[in-house]
Amino acid sequence: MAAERSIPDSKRPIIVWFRDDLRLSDNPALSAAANSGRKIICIFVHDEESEGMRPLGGAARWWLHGALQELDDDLRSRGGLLSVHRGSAPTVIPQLATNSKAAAVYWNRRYGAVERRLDEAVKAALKTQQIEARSFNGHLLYEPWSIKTKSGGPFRVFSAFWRAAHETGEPGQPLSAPSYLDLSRRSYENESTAVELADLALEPASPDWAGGLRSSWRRGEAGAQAQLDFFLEEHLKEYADLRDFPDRSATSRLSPYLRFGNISPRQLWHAAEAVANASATSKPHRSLEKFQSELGWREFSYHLLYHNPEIATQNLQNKFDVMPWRADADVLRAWQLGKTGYPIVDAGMRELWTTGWMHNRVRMVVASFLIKHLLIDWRQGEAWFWDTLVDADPANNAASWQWVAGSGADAAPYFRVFNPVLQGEKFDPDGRYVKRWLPELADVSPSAIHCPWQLEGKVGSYPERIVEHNRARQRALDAFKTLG
DNA sequence: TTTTGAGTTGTTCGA
DNA sequence: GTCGAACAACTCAAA
Repeated sequence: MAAERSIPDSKRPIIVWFRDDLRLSDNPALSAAANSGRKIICIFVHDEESEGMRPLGGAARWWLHGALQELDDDLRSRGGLLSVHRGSAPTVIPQLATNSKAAAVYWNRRYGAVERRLDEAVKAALKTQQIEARSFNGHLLYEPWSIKTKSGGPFRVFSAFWRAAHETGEPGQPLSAPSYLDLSRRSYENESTAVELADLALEPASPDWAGGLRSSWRRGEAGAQAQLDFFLEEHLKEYADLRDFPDRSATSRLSPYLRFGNISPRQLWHAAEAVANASATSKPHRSLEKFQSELGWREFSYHLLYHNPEIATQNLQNKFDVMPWRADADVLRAWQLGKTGYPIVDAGMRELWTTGWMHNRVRMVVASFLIKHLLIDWRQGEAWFWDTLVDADPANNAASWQWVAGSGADAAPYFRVFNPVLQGEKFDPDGRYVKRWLPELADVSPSAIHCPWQLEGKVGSYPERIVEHNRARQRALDAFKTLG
């Protein structure tokens, strides 16, 4: 106490604790700190120690490294730096706050159960030291608890949720990056928890499997803005019509930026609206609505996560607990490696492995294939995506896998079994997407590209089908029927 | 409390 | 080739 009072209160700094909000613009915690007129200490805590924390997957760790590096660069260009720490947040944060004589700690909220519990613990610890703790919403358009049914409960149907969300009003305008930041230069290297970013070993060393990721992505806030500008300029207009075709890059490709908060949903919402409203035709408005409803699905996933903390491991519909899943490591491995013998599935899995990302339409096809054709537990798919996706998100990933399995909210009906040949023919008609990822099929004609087993003889090294569609489909229907 | 309309993304079969 | 029905009822959300 005495130490804290030995300097004038107005000289005490504010700590901004960065988490899934690795950006300077539309960052409410940072803006509030800037408006306070106090010196700002920017920190990041890599916490894999706290009870229940799910370790990030490999691709997400790779993204995190780049995003932290970029944030540090941005802060240094404004005279500060990012102080990086390792340890349990409820230990690290209060200790750092005390040692730096901070008046307050600000952060933007997280919504997973473990994260919320940690943040509560940090808040409680700070309170006992009379240090202010304030949290903000920088991650979502609507707070998950603010959207309620007429009877006060959470929603379990998307369209009703999204209608109700709209009725609470338009999402708020994004904040500009603070024009002036009085940043601390201290790196707190004398703290036992302080580390260099490299010490976190977030990037792979040997083997270095991240080459494909590096050539696919520019991590961080500037990369996010560039990708947003490109998307709005080139693809928003046709988004509704072309987003389902994986060989057109007509999706936004903003998911990893959203995951780590290199950009915020408010920024996307309003930037898209501005571009659509500036356009003369009405076509963009259909696309605008479609794009905004995709942000709506992200909101809905967080709504589900908030109200169902175990969404990544527990069936939302518990009748699925008795589902007769098959445990077949070889078949799972074939799916993971893109060796199922179905080109659209294998192309997707190899795009994922190479770039850390997969087109949305293809995600549905490969997920349906794992769950229904192979009858493998959706959690196995969720875990693989968690490890390999740069956008692996605690809400979206789990909610989407449950949606495909049928065990989730507003889920796909049991009889919806994607036919990988039809899906390929419909959404990749000339096979350009498939050929990009499966060079062994380069010479196959468009008419056979999605069913190469019909060709005379074996096609190079391309594998045989691991299941036959009609048989697998019937097996899935029978299995799902047992759930009653 | 009961009723009613609705529910992201599909496939197959038979006319 | 195209079109509508069947696929199974169930749960949700609001009136």
